[in-house]
Amino acid sequence: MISLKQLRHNPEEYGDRISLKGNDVNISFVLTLDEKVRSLKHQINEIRSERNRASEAIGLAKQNNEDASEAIEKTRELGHTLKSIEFDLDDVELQLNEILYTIPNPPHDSVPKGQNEASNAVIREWGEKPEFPFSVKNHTQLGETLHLFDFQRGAKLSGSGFPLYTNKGAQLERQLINAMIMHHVSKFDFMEIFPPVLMKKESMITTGQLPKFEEDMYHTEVDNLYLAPTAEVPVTNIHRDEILKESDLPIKYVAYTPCFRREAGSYGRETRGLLRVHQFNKVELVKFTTPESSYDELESLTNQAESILQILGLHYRVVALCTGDLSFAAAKCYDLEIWAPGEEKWLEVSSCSNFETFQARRGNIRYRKDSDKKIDFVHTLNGSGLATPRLVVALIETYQTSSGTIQFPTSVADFLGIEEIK
RNA sequence: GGAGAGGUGGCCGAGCGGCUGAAGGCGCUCGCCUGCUAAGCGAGUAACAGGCAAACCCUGUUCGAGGGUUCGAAUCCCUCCCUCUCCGCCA
Repeated sequence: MISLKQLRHNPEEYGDRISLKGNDVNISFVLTLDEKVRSLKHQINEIRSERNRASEAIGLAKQNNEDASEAIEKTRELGHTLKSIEFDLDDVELQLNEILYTIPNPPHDSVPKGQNEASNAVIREWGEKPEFPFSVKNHTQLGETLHLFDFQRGAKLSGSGFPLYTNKGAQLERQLINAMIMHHVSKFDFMEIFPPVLMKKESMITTGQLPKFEEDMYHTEVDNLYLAPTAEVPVTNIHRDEILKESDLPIKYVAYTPCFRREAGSYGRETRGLLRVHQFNKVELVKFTTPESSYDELESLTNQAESILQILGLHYRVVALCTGDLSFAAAKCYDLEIWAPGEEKWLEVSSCSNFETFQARRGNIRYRKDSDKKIDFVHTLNGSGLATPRLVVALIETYQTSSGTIQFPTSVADFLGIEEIK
């Protein structure tokens, strides 16, 4: 949610910044509604004030056994007027909120400008593309001969896009999740969280999935709950409607959850094997910070996610998303992409974003400053650390051998607790 | 799923139609006092919206949520949500 107050005072600037995301927002209509809301509220305020004074007088008169019927009648009429204005206000406020919840977070100044992913900027690259003296297999071929996944049976259980991990594939998945969590807890002092994944509507609104992206979410009809598409949803909502202490910031959480995405409208794109699935596993990092420190925290968050890739020895690059490629709620975002030699593609395994106050406003997540005791919205950030499916793709493709087995170097084997898969 | 009890400030807890944004206590902040600490004494201690992108101040709203009754609701009525206890079921 953007700040109405700021919008009111810088409408042109705000409109320009929002349009960088490729969204057209009718700012003047929003301001008209805002003006209406404030004028109606003002009227209501005045009438209530009058009614309160009158009611007080009635109370006093009754105590003194005086006749107050005339005042009662007058006050009753005030009540009727009030009801009708309140009715109008509800209507206008609803309209205003409906629009406000669909306005994206404007990008930060440092974000490269552009309309689509072609304008994204590669910030840095780590490692090199591995060379193979034999013809490489891709992850589905490796998975088939080594019995790591069973996509046919996964589809039998749940439909396409629901991978069934088997044998060493299942073990690799589990070890990866555990190793990554332990890394973030012990090396970076993040607190481990194991949250529920069925979410109330309010929780989905906080982080920005609703109301705009309803069709991308799995929803349970009877209980009206949504399956979280990322641990960002439960973990960010931990502090919904709370006032945090500045001295407790930054708050740093790491959580593993399965993630559920309908991926509506993306059929046919990268759907092979593990590249794009409806259910996957992800270890997520979430931070609550002050506004002053959030961009430093974004850099360290990104570095922290990268540290896993360095341990795993995977060739990767850090990409700053351009304004047009940024997600709805983000003000700035770095994607981590790893090289998959069998697929011969860069695969996104992490998005590290600063949402500034956008989610905090929606979820009413605030902090009290040490200096002047004033209350303000926190900045929220999150980043994958990391999502497993594409990570597994790059891992097995990178460490495949000419005989079709997988051999991890010692450092990687130490981290995973698995030396080879054959 | 069935029966009962309950949801009031940061926390505990009183109030059950008007003088209650809310007694009392705990905690916290500031001051006084005091060899030090503790104790004691005094004062202060919600959020949000608008007036008004500021301070003081003023007005309004908020006692789980939403509706209703009433001139007036924390208090009465209805619906829903949540917590606890017991029973049933169950990994």
